[in-house]
Formats: sequence, structure tokens, C-alpha cells
Amino acid sequence: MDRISSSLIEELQSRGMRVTPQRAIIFEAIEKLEGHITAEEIFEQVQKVNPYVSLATVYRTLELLLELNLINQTNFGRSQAYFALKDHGPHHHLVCSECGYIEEFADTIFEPIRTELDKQYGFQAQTDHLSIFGLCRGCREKGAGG
Amino acid sequence: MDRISSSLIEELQSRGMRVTPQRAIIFEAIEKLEGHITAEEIFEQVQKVNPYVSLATVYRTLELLLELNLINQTNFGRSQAYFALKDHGPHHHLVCSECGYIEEFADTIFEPIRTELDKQYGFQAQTDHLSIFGLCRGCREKGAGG
DNA sequence: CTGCATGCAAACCTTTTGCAAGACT
DNA sequence: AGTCTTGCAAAAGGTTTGCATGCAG
Repeated sequence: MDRISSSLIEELQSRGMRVTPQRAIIFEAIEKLEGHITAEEIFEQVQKVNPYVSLATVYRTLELLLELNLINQTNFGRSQAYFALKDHGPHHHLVCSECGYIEEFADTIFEPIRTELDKQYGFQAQTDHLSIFGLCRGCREKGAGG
Repeated sequence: MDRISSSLIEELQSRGMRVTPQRAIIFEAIEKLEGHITAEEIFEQVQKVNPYVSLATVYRTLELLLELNLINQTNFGRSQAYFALKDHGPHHHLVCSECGYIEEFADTIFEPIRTELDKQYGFQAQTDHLSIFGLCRGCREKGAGG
């Protein structure tokens, strides 16, 4: 089996978890697809590399990665779950309801909100992955949703 | 059949939609339960009034209300959908990841964010129903999630 | 009366799980 | 060598749908 370079693999190894070929393939798929992807999308990508990896294993591996806090899970208001690597700092998403376009924005913009929620409600917001729906620039210019 | 007072019924009538007994019962249930409720919860409440109403009808009615923009749908990061009447102004939710407690907060707190997103990304945020996860006061005091 | 709404049950979609066989450390 | 992981297929949970019947307007 080829040597596969993957930060996820290293993470797993350093935490003493087993690195199976399936996991390696799944990690590669996640890293290759980069962004917010469904289990199904990961599965499809994995299938291209090795069609004998099962969807159940994809789910089980995603579960593992969630436990290890290496990925996060969102659903953008849709029925399936979306997964993404936690490789960059806390950020959020603007999801265009019109065209589905997804853009990231930094967490810093939420500072005032966090402060305010704490002050007003004693609530400690874990705003590490929020989705805000609305209209992107493009769709606004096209006059959508007006 | 009794006359049932319901603003949803009136809305439906005024839009020329059929008002069936099932719909009336479902509307009452939604109005009675008030807040964020699942289809299942509505169904249970409906069953108390008339056990012959089917779950499918509950779903179909919810779909109708969504189309008519009389309710909104969220899922609070869980697998089922939650529905709520759109009868009070835009608001959002603080969802405690620890105990599941849900608290509302006014939309006004989002003003700065909206402005900022518009300025920075040209994004018109439709923040009419956002869920922010975190720890509620109670769970923080109990030292949860530390 | 006509067309829309309903109930039932089956289909659907995504995700989870039991179990025996197999692979990683 | 032992334990963890896998594949398969079935189950599970939530939601949707086809079809014949029934009811609102």
C-alpha cells in the first residue's frame, strides 16, 4: 500500500488510533474535497479510489473524526449533514438561499454578539460554526428574492 | 363541528385555501403548543382531539403553512425539523448543547452583524431564525462542558 | 358536482447497528 | 495474538408519496 500523506492520518497515529486503509482513503477524500461535504460525497470520492469501502465505514470514520474534534458537522438547514475539516480557525458561513453559494466569514465579527449574549442572558455562545442564510451579492444584483 | 377560532384558519380562508377539519385541528394544535415543536408533537396533540388524523396530513399541512409563509422551520442541529408560528417578530434562539434548553432573543442584537456582512461581503442576511449553540447560564454554573 | 384533501401503507433518504470475518499494532 | 475495524444488510427515524376514497366549497 502506498504511503499516503495526510495530516489526519498523523493526527490519528499520534493519538494511538488505528490507521486502516479505509480510513486513509476517507481522510484523503475529505482533504481532497475540502469544504463542506456530505457523507455521500465523501463516499463517492472514496469509491473512485477503492469501491470496496462501505458507506457505513464512511459514517463510522466521520463519527470518529467528530469525537477527535478534527472535523465539524453542520447541516445548512438541509436534511443531510455536512462535514468539514477543522483546519482553520473558527469561522461561519453565509449561505445564499437563492443560488446555494456558500462563503466563509471570520468569527471575529461575532465578538459583539458573544459579549452581548453573555451579558444579557448569561449564555456562553459556542459560535464556532454558524450558518447565516440570505442573499449573496450576485443574487441581490440579479434582483432575486425581492 | 364546532366553530374553531384560529388566526391560521382565517389566513387560509382569506387566501382561498380549503379549511378541512383536519387542518383546523392541526392549526389549533400548533397554536396551543406554541413555540418550536416537531411534527410528531403536533401529531400527538392532534391525536388527542381526533385520533383519525394521520401523520401524513400533519406533514402536508405543515408544508402548506410553510408555503404560505405562516410558519418557519428550523432544526436546531437535530435530526427532526422544528416548526413555529411566524407570529412574533424576527427572533433567534440560544440552544444549550448541554441541557437542550432553548431561549429566544431578539433580532436587534444582530443589527451590527447584518450591517457588517453587507459592508464586507455584500451579503443580505435573512437572519430571521438563527440558532446559536452554547452553554446556558445554568449549565455554566454547573460547570458543564468545561 | 368537482377538485382538492385525506388515510393508509409503502417508499424514501440518511444514518445507525449487529454480527461474523478480517486487519492493524 | 488480541482487539479494533470492516462489510453487509437490515433496522431505524423522519419525511414523502401513490392511490382510492371522501369532503369542502
